[in-house]
Amino acid sequence: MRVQIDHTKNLVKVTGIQPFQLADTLYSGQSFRWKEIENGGFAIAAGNHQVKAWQKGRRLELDCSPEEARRFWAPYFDLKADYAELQENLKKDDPVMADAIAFGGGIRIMRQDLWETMVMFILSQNNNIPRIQGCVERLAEAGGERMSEPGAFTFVIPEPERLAEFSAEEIASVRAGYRGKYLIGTARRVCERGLPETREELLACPGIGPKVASCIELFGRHDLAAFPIDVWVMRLMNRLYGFDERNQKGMQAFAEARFGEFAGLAQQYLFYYMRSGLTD
DNA sequence: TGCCAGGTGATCG
DNA sequence: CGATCACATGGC
Repeated sequence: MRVQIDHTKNLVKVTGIQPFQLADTLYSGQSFRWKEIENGGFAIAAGNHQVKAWQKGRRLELDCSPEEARRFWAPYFDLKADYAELQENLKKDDPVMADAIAFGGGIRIMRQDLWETMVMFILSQNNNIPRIQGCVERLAEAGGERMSEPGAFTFVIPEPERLAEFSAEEIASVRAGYRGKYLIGTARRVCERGLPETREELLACPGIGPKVASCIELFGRHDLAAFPIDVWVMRLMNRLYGFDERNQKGMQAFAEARFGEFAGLAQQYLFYYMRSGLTD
């Protein structure tokens, strides 16, 4: 089935996208720039783009032009990829994964901007999702450019050049706690050396350790092999696959051996399934 | 009040 | 290396 984009009135209707669940994709913690709006919809911001989106059954409705839907949002939600086929391979001989996909098989890995992903996941460490979202919005308000089109979001996440020059007052207004100095330190490093191109360069940024680096690889460069291990994944690997909770090396090796180049997609299904509480 | 939140960095042995 | 602890902020 091919992705099809039709235009009626002020709405773009995207069909041929299954399996896709907008809500599960957003709730799965890949991006922190979205909010719930009327009629079960979502407002979503990415770079200097924003859209309102509703899912009606197997159809996705967007309040943007067909050009914007085709050029930006369909690729952003990775709608072209055949997730059904990926899922068949992941589920093979793995009943745990089959359950996770039965629960959250509509999740797709969004194609997010590298710099914005770095910022969001530096903020994510030892933090909770509502507060991460609040920090991202305050950061945009403190130093971001105005969005070129008005909407639910007014400001873009600041570029590294701007963030590198944040005053003490500006970074304090973000209320990011000790993560504020990581943001500025990473921005300065990016200004001097360019965006990180390897895992090593990611890990050299202040505030980016193994877990955040993996999230950035997975969500910010769409490297589906990256397998972030956080407290939920450790809990899951312990309960569902029998690993010792501290044996991260073993978990990494297991994920690579079993899920290979799509380990990160497997991680998202497992993470979302575990977070749902269904596994208790 | 005290604990927890999609961890990291510094500092031990 | 592997374990331990501080780190800002806010919600429950």
